[in-house]
Amino acid sequence: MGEIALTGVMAALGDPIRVGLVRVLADGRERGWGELQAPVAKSTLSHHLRVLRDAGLTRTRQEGTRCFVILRRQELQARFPGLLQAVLAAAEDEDVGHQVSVKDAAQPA
Amino acid sequence: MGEIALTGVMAALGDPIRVGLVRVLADGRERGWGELQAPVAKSTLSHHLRVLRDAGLTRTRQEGTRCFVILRRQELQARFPGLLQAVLAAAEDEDVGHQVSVKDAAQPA
DNA sequence: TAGCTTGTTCGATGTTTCACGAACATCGAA
DNA sequence: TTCGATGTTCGTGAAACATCGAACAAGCTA
Repeated sequence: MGEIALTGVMAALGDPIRVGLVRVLADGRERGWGELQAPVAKSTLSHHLRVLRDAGLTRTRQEGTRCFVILRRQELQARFPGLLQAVLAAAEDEDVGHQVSVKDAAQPA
Repeated sequence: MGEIALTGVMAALGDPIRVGLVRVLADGRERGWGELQAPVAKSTLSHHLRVLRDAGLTRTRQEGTRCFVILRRQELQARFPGLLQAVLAAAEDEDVGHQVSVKDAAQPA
């Protein structure tokens, strides 16, 4: 299940919203669906989150009626050394996915 | 014109054939269209080559009726440090784009 | 000039992706 | 049990994508 295919990952990262999602999750913290703020309908957000999960970029945990996502940093790093950093750096630089953010929730500053 | 956008690059690399093309070009050598061997019609190959060019991954040079492609390694490295290596390494590992190759042509060995 | 080679462009087609709203399933709370 | 919150799934439509074959344009070559 640790299947993470290159083209799948690349394709998943080919969409600004998903890159934004990855950026938001880049701090390694687990986030609840509800915290994720993106300019799309919830069904669409669900879709993007599913694409990320299917591509192996994230992992999902369900707790009661709520879901949580987390970036699979370690696995990613193991399989594609340096890729995540490169993507994140470039995304910062171009401000790709800036439209995605986290709702203030236990934001420690 | 040096515009190389992250999502464009990622999307371009989301197709096995194009990854194969990049692998073949990875040695930094310039190649003629005709040398490129891929299991698609020539119009399709033309299309993929255009996508790569538009994404900023390659550069094309025309000489008479013949065309040559070359990977923009340096620019890529400058804009996305480490990304190309990561992708190439993963592609080798998974053997993505193995269906693409170079016809023996002035192959010095 | 005629013909061959090389690559591009042009539909046509089928698949996939992105997006939305609506309906549905679940869980916890009142 | 009834309600509200949270996600998922479904049906749909528009746009993008991958492919192909055919037609076309441009250079060499005979």
